[in-house]
Amino acid sequence: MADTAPLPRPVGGPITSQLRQGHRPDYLAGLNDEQRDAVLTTEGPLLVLAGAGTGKTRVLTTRIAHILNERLAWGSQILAVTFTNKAASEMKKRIHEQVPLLDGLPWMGTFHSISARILRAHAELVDLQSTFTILDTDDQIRLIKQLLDAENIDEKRWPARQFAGMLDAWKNRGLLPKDVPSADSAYFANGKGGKLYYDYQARLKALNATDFGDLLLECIRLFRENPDVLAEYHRKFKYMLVDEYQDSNTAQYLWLRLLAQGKPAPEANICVVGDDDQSIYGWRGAEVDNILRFESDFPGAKVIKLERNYRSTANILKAASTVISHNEGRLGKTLFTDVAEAGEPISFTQVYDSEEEARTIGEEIEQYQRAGETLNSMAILVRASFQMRELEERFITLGLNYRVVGGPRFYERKEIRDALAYLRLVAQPADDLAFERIINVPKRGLGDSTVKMLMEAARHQNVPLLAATRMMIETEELKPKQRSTLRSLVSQFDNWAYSGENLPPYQLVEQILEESGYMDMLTADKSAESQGRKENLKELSRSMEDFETLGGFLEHISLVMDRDNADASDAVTIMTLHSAKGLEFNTVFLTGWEEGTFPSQRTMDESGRAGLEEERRLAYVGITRGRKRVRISAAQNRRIHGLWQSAMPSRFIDELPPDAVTVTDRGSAYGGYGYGGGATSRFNKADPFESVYDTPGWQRARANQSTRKGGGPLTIEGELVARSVDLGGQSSGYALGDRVFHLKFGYGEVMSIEGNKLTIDFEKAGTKKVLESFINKG
DNA sequence: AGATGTGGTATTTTT
DNA sequence: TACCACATCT
Repeated sequence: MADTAPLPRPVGGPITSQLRQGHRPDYLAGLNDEQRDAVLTTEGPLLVLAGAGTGKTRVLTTRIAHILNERLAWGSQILAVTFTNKAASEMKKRIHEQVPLLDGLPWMGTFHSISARILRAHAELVDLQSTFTILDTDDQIRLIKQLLDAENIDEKRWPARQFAGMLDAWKNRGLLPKDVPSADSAYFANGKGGKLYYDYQARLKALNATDFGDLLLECIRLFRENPDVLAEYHRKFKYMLVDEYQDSNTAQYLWLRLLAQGKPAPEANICVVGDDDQSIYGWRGAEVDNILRFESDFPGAKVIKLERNYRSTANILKAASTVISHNEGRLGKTLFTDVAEAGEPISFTQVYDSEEEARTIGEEIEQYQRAGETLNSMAILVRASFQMRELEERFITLGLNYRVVGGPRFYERKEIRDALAYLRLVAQPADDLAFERIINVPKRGLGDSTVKMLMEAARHQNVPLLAATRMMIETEELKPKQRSTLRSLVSQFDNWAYSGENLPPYQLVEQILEESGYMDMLTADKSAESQGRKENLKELSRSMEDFETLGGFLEHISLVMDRDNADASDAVTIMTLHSAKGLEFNTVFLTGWEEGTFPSQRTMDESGRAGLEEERRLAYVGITRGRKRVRISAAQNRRIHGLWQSAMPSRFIDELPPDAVTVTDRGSAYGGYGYGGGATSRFNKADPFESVYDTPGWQRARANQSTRKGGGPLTIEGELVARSVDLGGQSSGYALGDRVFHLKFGYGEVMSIEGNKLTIDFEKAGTKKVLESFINKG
């Protein structure tokens, strides 16, 4: 292959001639010593530990540019792997800016997209056809449901979602069906877990499909079972780069190790970049250990730490560093900045409830806006998406322009998935999952019984559903009405298949949506969303204009679920901490810093100390998103799943350095929280609410708080103690018929009691279920 | 086959 | 509380 042809010697050109004369090429000019070292150390294993805002992406792209400019490799001999598509496209963009002329494009993409590319080239070696489809979670769940049904497993007791989660975890760990630990296998559906995995894989093969996990697993299997294929890639990839290495899971690690084995480990030209302090995907199978043990995996690896931060003020860096220093098992980096000014202190505000939190943030945003800052420069980062709604509602009231990042993704919307199912079926008549999805969308009078019949036929004939349908319409088994409906549907698909070969994809989708009656269905739908759905479908067609073939488009969307949100308007961003990684804003609001919400109770319950440390890394990520200003808030009361819950401020607040933080007073009505700071944490005080609160509401709240079991949650010597506001098994202090008072709902009468939850008939608010800790005797 | 009612369940998310 | 998935009814 062309890739292995001898490389030409560097032949002048402005950059290389500069090098030979001892000048630095332009692209090295703006780098600091460590960054330059990372760029120039091209040979041998290299671990770059890059703290937040230390120019990590710049190092990666410059490194690639350097390899190319020095003619150390052809473009196509470089493999650059990222975790997300966004990171991959960012890298591509920057490379093109730095190196306008490329001899073959480097392989830049996510683990999954690169795996898919490799698998398509050798599909037959792993029992697939090169046209295999990639199932997403939705398809996966439906497939599992069918399997559970076939096994007579009660889906209520053993939800398909749960099994999907187990599958995912197994695949993340690189486990094939035969490798699944018996304990894991035994756990699901009375020991059927392992068998289901086998069945599932068999179904995938029958559908000529893979799921996301398989892209990696099958690739690993391909390499292991076909050393000649692996050797081909060893020859091909001379330099490997991996971004966000701390996010890699075991399967990705195995994949990478196989590819890096072309040379003995101490000589492998593999460069991984990451930050153990920003590892926040442990719950999804990421193994921080991968980065922690890189040096032992690749003996002689050089380690370069990037600690000079170009993003945030000294106060922000100090806060971030102090918080993260509470974690153990770090590789140890400390961010610093050259900027002399400390900048604004971090602010911490305690508010009464989430509504006030939203109101406060809204006011502050408007204030900053009046002072000339753009909305684009501000972001609100939440721990979980349920926290977003109240913010949105407030901003709508204020007429404040906002944008939510994350939410339901474009390609996951129902109408888009329906349209894609049509397209998939045209491209891949064997795609049964797509067939099942659209057979009765729009409604055609083809219900369960008809579909069941078709499925039976397909199973007996051992053909895909669409093929079975072709057979069935020639028989008398179906009712005449269904038969004729199916006959015309099949002929429509024949038409579309023809169009597929003769029309550009974007026209094909328009034709399908018209002729299938999908558009008419939306037109007839009077609900508020239908107009938006139509627009989304138009947007889909528009996004297809860039693709020449249907196959190319489908490959793109199955791997790239991101949408390019090129929203030009000025708007505040609302998003989760997770999706904020890699971004930066002048002003960052961090909301919901309450025990239970952040750190999340569930994470701590499920993963204990490790979970808490991951939450703390999330705090670190959040704080380091801010360039100039970080504003943290905590609400005393928050409604979760319809129940009011009260909470203590997050322990992370206590971990902030007091001299870099100011506590903002929300005025006399609510008072400041009385931030103790340092050693004299409020958690050590007998009554954490001893400061002055003079409203009746606060007095009642305090009365409640101080009567709580154990006087409030505590941390005992490294051991996590549940901080639930739940009173647990403690018997209720109330009896049926008691007259009670609730802060929010006023007076009422106790109707029923279940543990610490009371159902109360309020005089004004009607019947509500509330937590005992929120009411007082009336 | 399709519409309406009910109960169970609620993070983080990329591929 | 609010949604979604299923079950029952028509």
